[in-house]
Amino acid sequence: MFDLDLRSRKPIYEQLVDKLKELIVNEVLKPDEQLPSVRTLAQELTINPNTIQKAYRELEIQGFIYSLKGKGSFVNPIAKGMDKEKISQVKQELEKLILEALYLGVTVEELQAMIVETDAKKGAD
Amino acid sequence: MFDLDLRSRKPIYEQLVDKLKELIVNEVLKPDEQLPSVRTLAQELTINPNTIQKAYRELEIQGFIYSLKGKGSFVNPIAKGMDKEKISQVKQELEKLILEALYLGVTVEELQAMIVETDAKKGAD
DNA sequence: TCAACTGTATTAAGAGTAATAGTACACCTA
DNA sequence: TAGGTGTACTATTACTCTTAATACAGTTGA
Repeated sequence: MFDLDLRSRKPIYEQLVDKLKELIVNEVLKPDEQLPSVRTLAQELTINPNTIQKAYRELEIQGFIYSLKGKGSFVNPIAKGMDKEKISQVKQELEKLILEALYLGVTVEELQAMIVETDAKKGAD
Repeated sequence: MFDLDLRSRKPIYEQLVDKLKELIVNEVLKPDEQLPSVRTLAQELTINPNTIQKAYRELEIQGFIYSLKGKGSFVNPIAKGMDKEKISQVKQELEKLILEALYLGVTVEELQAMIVETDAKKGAD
């Protein structure tokens, strides 16, 4: 479900944060839905509970989830509209990458075609 | 000239490698042109010569430059066509990012507009 | 010839961070 | 009350980047 890359330069907890954000924003995880517990998820992914907790804490700070001691962690219902900063961040990265591609000789048409194709692929979920 | 980000997750030497590749592929650095010496560039950028050397070694391994003991490091003339793997790598990253943007609700039209704008910006060098 | 420049190699130390391990505490619920 | 939850803390391991300090080998030009 999470396909983490343990060898990535991006830390595991950060990969988790991003994945969970995506699931929340796209409402795969519904508002107020309970997330797997720190220990459960750690066992499933065979990583340390502390790493999960670090991700959950980050998500709570950013307002995507809320945690109740003794109960669990849940999707913040307000999180749906929370992706604006993420969008601008992605756009920024995207612009850098587009620029790089253009410098490498990739044409505008080719890039635009990529978008259409990717969009089609997205629908095929 | 190199605008390095010392606080980036990407190591300095790797940033250097990428920058230099770009300069070489786009022939800002001409074939057989001599690169600044390890020590000179280190002084200019106020970083350690070893860091420069690491970048140069990597570039040599990848075939973008060649180094002659006692003489210097030079742009490999064959490096022009060397960017194919880089292109496919960039395309792959691009696709991931596009997909992410689409999931975040960015429209196809918006993305295509970005490309055109970025292309215009590129011309304004 | 030789000083001063090149690249190259090596070792050591410092620093930062991710991840794990282990433990402990507070809270909730059946 | 037992067993689940989140939370907090310390210590340790591991890895990597970066710097530092040398040292050596080759080239070049005065």
